[in-house]
Amino acid sequence: MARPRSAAADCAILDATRAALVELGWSKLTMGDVAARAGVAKTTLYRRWTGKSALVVDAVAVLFDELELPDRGSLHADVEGVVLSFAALLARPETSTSLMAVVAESTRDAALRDRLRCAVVDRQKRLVLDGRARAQARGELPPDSDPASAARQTDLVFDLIAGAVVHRALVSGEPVDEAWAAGFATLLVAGLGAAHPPAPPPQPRTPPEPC
Amino acid sequence: MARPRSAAADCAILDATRAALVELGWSKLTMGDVAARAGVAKTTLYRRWTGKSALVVDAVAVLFDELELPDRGSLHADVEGVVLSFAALLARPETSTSLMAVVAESTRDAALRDRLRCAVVDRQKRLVLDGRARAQARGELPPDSDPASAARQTDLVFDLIAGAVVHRALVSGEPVDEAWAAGFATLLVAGLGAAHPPAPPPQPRTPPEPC
DNA sequence: GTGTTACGCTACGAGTCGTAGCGAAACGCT
DNA sequence: AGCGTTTCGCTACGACTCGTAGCGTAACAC
Repeated sequence: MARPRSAAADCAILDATRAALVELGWSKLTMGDVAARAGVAKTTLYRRWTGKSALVVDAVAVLFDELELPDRGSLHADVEGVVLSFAALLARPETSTSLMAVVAESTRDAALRDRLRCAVVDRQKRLVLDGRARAQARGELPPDSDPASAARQTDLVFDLIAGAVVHRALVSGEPVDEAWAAGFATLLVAGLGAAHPPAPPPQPRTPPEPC
Repeated sequence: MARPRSAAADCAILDATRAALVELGWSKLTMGDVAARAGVAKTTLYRRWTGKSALVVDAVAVLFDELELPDRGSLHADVEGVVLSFAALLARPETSTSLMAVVAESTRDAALRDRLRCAVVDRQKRLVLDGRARAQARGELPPDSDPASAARQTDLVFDLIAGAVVHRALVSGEPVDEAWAAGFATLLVAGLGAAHPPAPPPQPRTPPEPC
């Protein structure tokens, strides 16, 4: 019933944030700088976001939506594909720097952690769900025995893939190339194939823990 | 041939850094605060470290040395053990926050990246090397075919374990408990057992790439 | 048109940064 | 003991960023 917030300004601010991240990195990025690049007042930024972390989460979240999982004909090939495209995404300076910095901040800020999870993490689990369903349709993986264990394994595979790629690229600092992706996929596919058929033997207690 | 730097001051500074990290976290940690806690002048800090990141790397590096790999009788149990002790280390507020923040900074600072690698990353590969040698002695894993592929697989396993645990704990934000560790170990051991015996089939090109 | 709201602008106190300059104290060496 | 060298504590400094407040103006819905 009055003037609405400018969607164009939102877009300009997020673009400016990404551009500033590429040039300056996380630590030298300032709110005033982003405001100047976007052609808005600094106060406008603080009217919409609580601080640098929240702004960067929104600016970077959309980049993760470009990840896709084309059907490459086998589970092994699908894993290779997602590893390489995730690595390509992490190779861009604005994603790697800001993702790690936001994760660091989120260890002390519950609101930021929730925002990060629903804007980035949970949305990418679809890739694992897709790949898993596809492999089951091909007969490469057995169908779900029960929903709880299916969810558990989906989470496990997600943390495995994303964690390993991030660690290789950003912590170990070595390239995620085709050779590495092939070795990783071989290991993962073999593990899934061998570990699944019998119900996982040594898992004594597992509270349902629905999300 | 003159006054040496006080080792006691070094120790007091690093202790103060860890204490400040616990209380304040990474973003609110200031050099002046650390200096005050340690009972030293701020200039002394800048005489020994270039900035906050370098200081925190040194302060946190020693915490990772507490990781050990007692022989639990099987590869599966050894993996479970290292996963849980690494998770316990990451549960401490000073490690999780600062590790991620330093990794974020290191994506833009080559000197910091080197420092991080040799102070933290490379020193922990010993755990994988130990566990691997032990499993080979037990006959759970085949002996090394050639040194290059052995090194490649060591790196892969290292990134897999460390990456998955970090991702689960800090990004997904879910607990690394015994059930998860058991599921992870089952998958990893199965993958290693199945993928290894025949030379990895779909690895077309693999430049030697010695480190 | 009119009312409501977002926006741009300026200014502000508080806090941090990293450095410079100084005198004093601590240590190795002879 | 005496000397030379280096570290250390202290103070002060300009530059910068932060996050907020206040105000007048412009844009939009009704």
